[in-house]
Amino acid sequence: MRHDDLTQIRKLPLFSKMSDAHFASLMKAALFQRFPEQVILIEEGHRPDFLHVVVEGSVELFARHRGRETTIEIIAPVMTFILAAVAQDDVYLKSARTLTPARILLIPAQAVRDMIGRDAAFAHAMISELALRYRGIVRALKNEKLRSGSERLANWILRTSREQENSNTIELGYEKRTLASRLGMAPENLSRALLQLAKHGVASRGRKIEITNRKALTSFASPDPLLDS
Amino acid sequence: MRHDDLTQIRKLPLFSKMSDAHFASLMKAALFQRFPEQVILIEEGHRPDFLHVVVEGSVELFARHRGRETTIEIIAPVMTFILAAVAQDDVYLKSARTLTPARILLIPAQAVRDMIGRDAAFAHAMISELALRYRGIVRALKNEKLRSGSERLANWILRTSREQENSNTIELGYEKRTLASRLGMAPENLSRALLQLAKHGVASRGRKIEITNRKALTSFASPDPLLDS
DNA sequence: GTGCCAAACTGATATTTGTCAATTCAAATT
DNA sequence: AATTTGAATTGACAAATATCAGTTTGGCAC
Repeated sequence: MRHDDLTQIRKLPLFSKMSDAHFASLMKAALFQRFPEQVILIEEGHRPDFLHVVVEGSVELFARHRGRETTIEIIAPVMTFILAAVAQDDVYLKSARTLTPARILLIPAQAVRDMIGRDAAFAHAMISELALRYRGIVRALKNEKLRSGSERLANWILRTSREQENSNTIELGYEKRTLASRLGMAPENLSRALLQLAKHGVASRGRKIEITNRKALTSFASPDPLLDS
Repeated sequence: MRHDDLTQIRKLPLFSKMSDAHFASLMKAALFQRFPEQVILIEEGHRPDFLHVVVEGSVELFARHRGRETTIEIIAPVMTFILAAVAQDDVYLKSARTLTPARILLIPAQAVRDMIGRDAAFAHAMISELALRYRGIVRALKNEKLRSGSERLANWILRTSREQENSNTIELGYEKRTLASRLGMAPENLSRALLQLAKHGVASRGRKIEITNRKALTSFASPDPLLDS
């Protein structure tokens, strides 16, 4: 693990306020691992052993039920995941797999729970992080229930562009089918939705999606801070 | 406010572990109010003033977007709501209205946030509560993305029955349209879904829903602890 | 470059879900 | 008991989404 990685992890809201000694103790207990792409990191229904921190690469959180599968979210560096299961010491509700080769820090779940009792600043950061995540999922649920597939796609494009300094070109870091699942639609319908968005300022070639008319796209998408992050 | 109400609130996981003095201080700052039915308690986009605790009656949490409206959850006594917005001191993502006449305790948001720093047991209870709620919404999202409308209805019937000591008769405490919105479907489709479930051990007359063949219903519903609470 | 393979796209069709209109029903009031 | 009123239901239809099959495309190995 590089020194630079450690600095970035330390800067995460979850860890930034705790004492140096406590942070060092967590890191000492942690494992740092590399994984190839398409490796299952977590299986829903299992008990949590580690809090995961993606340092490099991307991770898909998904769930299965009766042969169907859906993507819940896609985790980009540097970010923790499955915090709630660790906090509650209860089974995972989501599975996780790497979408790309990834470097991941594994902090023993028990160490995290112990730290809640030892470091008040960490406990407060946990509250803040869980509340933030809760609100993220509420937005995702509203997005799912209140918008059509093409609307979700349009807003996803705008948000992703924003996350990349408002670049008009988005390079998809994974397969389109994964995006389709994330957006709650069949891969075929993602194709058609992209075709439909051509009328609203979006061009798509291969893994590149380009915003050609941001005003038109925004008008079609109706972004809303209460639905989009 | 009755003494009995106070006892019940004190027993909530969120408040049960904190010191008597701190609990008393929260309650002293709180207001207790009665509301008629169909009163808007909270509007999405506003800043949180109070943590709400439903003591009697039921409250619908819903959200709007571009003329559409959907129910997120229905809160029954005794339960808190909009905890995450209070914790983060950020705008509500949901609106709330009473479905029945209700008695509600209003705890000033600032007092709740202050208490996090003063009472470690309360801070820990907040972590636990937020993690639990987070997992609840993840289940709701999975339920929405992985099941059809009738499947959601079938599982809702089973879960509600379980919450009422496995009674085979469920008395709906609110309008069917509210249930339809909660289940993410049009009221007309709820009617049709109920008709369809007649083939799977469900009878429905007015506001009563009866399970006539639990085995058949369970087989159709495929309940799953990773999707249903 | 050529060939190969999986992913993506396209068209046809089925299924699910939503919408609109008309009717029935049920609860509440008089 | 009759009346009233809004909710619920039903039927017809429209729109959205899923599924299946066949075709094209883009990236990768050789």
